Amino acid sequence: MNHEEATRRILDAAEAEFYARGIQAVGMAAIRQRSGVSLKRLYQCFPAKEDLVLAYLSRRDRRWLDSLACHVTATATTSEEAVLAVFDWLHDWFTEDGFRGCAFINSFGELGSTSPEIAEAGIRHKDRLREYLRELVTRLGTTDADALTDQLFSLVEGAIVIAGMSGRQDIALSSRAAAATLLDAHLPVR
Amino acid sequence: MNHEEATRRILDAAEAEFYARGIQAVGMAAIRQRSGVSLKRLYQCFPAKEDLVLAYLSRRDRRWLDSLACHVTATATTSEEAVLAVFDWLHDWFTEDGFRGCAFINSFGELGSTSPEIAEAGIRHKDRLREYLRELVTRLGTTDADALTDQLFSLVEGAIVIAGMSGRQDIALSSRAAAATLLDAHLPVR
DNA sequence: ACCAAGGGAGAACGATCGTTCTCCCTTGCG
DNA sequence: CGCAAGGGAGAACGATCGTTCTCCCTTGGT
Repeated sequence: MNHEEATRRILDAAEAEFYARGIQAVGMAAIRQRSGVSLKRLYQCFPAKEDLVLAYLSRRDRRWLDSLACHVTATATTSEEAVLAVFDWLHDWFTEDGFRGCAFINSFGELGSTSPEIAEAGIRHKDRLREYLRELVTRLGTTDADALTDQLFSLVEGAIVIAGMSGRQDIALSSRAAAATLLDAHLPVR
Repeated sequence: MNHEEATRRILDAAEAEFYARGIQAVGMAAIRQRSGVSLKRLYQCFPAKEDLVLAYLSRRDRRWLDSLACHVTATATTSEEAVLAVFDWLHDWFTEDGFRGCAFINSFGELGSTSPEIAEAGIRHKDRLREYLRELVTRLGTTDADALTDQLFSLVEGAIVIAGMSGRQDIALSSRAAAATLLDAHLPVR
């Protein structure tokens, strides 16, 4: 097993364990066991646990946003549909097995006050999500793109939190309906 | 110092420390130091750390919702204003010194997967908040109160998360504007 | 066959933390 | 004044965990 594959297996194990049980609840021994990579190699790939956590968050950030963007471009034909497709994707996510809320919100709550770098990773993820929403809103051609972006952003984050804590998957549909209403209000002449 | 005052001082110290730094980052020694209550008395009042955490969350739940409800009844004269006043109160909260997001979301992210009772406390808090919103919506006299409630609930939670992570206090105003749009859509004939 | 290099398994170390225990002092009552 | 009860300060204990170290085995080159 070469360095690259060891890194991949460690990250896979870290993502599964950290996301399911929380970062502080998972010891390096658990990651060693699940990944099948020895402790020595583990520390060669990631000199400290925090490095592993940051790599886990970084990879998840990229994959999560890619998955969202892929779904939107694959299913939406108009710019309004693109915005609404975000909420359909959220609903799919909420119904996945093992869904436990947003990894970044959870990490932020757990370690944001202890580790500035983990806090930063969470903020960066949310910034990138907002930026993506902003892009979708721009295509609508409204005059107040920033205002609408923040309103949609708020609906998205709210749905994620509510689904994550209360398990209410249907909140994606309620938020989608709210988004549709906001779109109607911001695009009166269609 | 009697038992009652010791309990209050412990809870005050716990709330300040847990909210500011996270639960796992705060040791019992820090709470002892800040409260001025000896370790022995501390364990007489709360036999285990988890008991203290649950008491902290319970008191905060009550106070937080009371503060919100007080502000709403004190400032709103119509039922529409009452709904919008929720977001004004959020804005006040976001601008407070030491604001660090929702204590329940943070605790849930930190210990929700480890302690079912802490997870439950977070869920209960969010349920109570939704129930309060539902009450405000009911007074509007709309036909689809549950749908509107969930839409507002999503906006509220989203604002809390965004303000908590990114420090964007203005998100309360964006969410308020979104709420106003939703109210208009659900109450077309005024 | 021999040796050096590196990797695996897990023990060891040091720090932290929740919880309990020890020791001493105060205090209120006879 | 004597003493029992209780409380304060903090040491002690046991568990956990991140990180390092030790020991042994494999392996590839000569």
